[in-house]
Amino acid sequence: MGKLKIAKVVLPIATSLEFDYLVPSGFMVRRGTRVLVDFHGKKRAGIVVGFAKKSKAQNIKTILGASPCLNKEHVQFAKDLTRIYPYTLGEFLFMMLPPYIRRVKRITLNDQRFFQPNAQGIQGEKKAAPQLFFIKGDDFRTRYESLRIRIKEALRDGSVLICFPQLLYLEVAKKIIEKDFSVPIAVIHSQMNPRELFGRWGNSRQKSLILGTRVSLFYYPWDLKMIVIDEENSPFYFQEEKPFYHIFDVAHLLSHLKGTDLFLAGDYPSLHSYKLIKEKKIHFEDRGEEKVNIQLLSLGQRRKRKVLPHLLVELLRKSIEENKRGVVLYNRSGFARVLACSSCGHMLNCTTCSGFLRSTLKETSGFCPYCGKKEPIPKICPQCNTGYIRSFGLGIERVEAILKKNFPEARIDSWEKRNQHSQVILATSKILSFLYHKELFDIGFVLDADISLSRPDYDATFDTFLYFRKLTFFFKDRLYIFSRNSNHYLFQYVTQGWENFYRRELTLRRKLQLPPYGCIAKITLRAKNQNTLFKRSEYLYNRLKTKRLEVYGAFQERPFKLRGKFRYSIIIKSTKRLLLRRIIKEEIVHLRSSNLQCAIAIN
DNA sequence: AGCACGCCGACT
DNA sequence: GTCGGCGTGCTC
Repeated sequence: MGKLKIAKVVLPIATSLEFDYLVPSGFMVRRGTRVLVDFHGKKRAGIVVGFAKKSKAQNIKTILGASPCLNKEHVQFAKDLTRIYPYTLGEFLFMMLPPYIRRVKRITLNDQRFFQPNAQGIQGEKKAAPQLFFIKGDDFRTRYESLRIRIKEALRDGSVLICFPQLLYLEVAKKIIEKDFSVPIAVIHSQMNPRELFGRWGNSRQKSLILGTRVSLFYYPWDLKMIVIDEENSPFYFQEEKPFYHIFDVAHLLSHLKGTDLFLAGDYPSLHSYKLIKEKKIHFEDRGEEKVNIQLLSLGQRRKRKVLPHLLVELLRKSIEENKRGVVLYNRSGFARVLACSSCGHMLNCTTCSGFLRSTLKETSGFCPYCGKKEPIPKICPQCNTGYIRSFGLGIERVEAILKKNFPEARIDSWEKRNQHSQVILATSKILSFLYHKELFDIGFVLDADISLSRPDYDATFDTFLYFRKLTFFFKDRLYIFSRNSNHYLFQYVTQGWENFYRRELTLRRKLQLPPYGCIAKITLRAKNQNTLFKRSEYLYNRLKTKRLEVYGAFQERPFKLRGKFRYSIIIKSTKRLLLRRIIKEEIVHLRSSNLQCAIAIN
């Protein structure tokens, strides 16, 4: 081995520059080693990403300390990520370190416990082409039945990583899995305290079964043999805030880098995955049962006086008489949608968002549905000083109150207060976070179908299909869907075999060149100052326009103001996903400014 | 990312 | 006249 004197070091900052530092003799420094350096007169932690014999920089400083933590494969993984996302090598490498050791002081340098050997494959040796699978099953238990043997096999000579979209699922899944394996199970997510996360990261550096949320992919151990993404269609797998990424891209890169198989699993595939299944790029295993117990109830035009459909009340009466357990679904929190002056019509606003305040029964203050902030409700209108403030519109609590009036004898509870004796339960769509709990009820009633369908978004129909189908897993007898919109094509398909709908949706999307065929990106800029925001949005729009892309915007986001910041979005459409990603990567650099932030979604 | 430097507007 | 916002450049 030739003696290399200079190490190329990256830091978690928005520059693609690699900084040169002298390696003192006696220091164990390789690619992926965490080093302590003097940067800009301050001690900072950096990661070594390469070596050089000489440097162009004039005043090279010396590495002050070194400790093992990542290997050269992690560096390669981060490099792969920088090719598709607008962040730097340093930023990605630091995502692979638990926050506890991202800072200088925390750990004694030269701790050998976290040494990651470079993966077995000898340079130049071809790794087996990784296989892609989709396991379709109604619940995690069913899917796990299919995965268990493969997990066991993979654990014989390495580690397995299973990702879940939500925190709530992790403990449920752990209970199902843990008795089957003797290796330590590490549960990893970003909500736990840094000390604990650091401990679990340290204990899962090899020969482990890791259960985690999307962040756990970045903490993969060197001997990783298998990756599983459960509930693959979940929107929680998108991260739009910096650093934005989609778990499928990250898992796909990692599986190719390591030559490990990637298993997607879920009750229904995403449209992207379905397209790949049809193209035979994903091995498909169907363990779904597909008994669809949905019934559409068509409502006529809105009657002035009735808030809840007469038919709902009748069906509930029957359900209560037969002592069945019913769930009424309406996806609007609180009691009333708006608080307004009965005299001048002025509506109470959140002080930091452009949304209207909602009220609750429990509290005298109102709350903002966007930021959650509580605000006092004045008795008299602050605008005209004469009218009283009253609540208008329907929230889930008002639905509950109305039903209680209709059925004074029945046990009616909110989702949070439900118990064994509840005959009618009121829930919002957050019921879907309980899919893994396998809690069963008899009958469901969906009141918010039209709200869900009317979202101005090309995904609205598909999302609503999934919403209905996922809801059916909660009900033994039937799911009733109320709609004034029963001519919508979704309702022809929602009771049929799932593939009919998927095929129809794919045909439509191919025609319109929408995802998964075309690619759509949305960049949302936000800033406190409306003027600078507008200027910058315009600037970005014009820059994108010159790239021969379909660019739309800038639109005001809803809500326009969120937590004190105004928001504009720009939508970009292109048939070439890679080109679009590259352009976004280039353009985001130009936006660099301390008073402007951006969120990105690419589909 | 920080931090310094340098440019313009709106104030005691 | 200067205080202070923010665009720009640099960090081995």
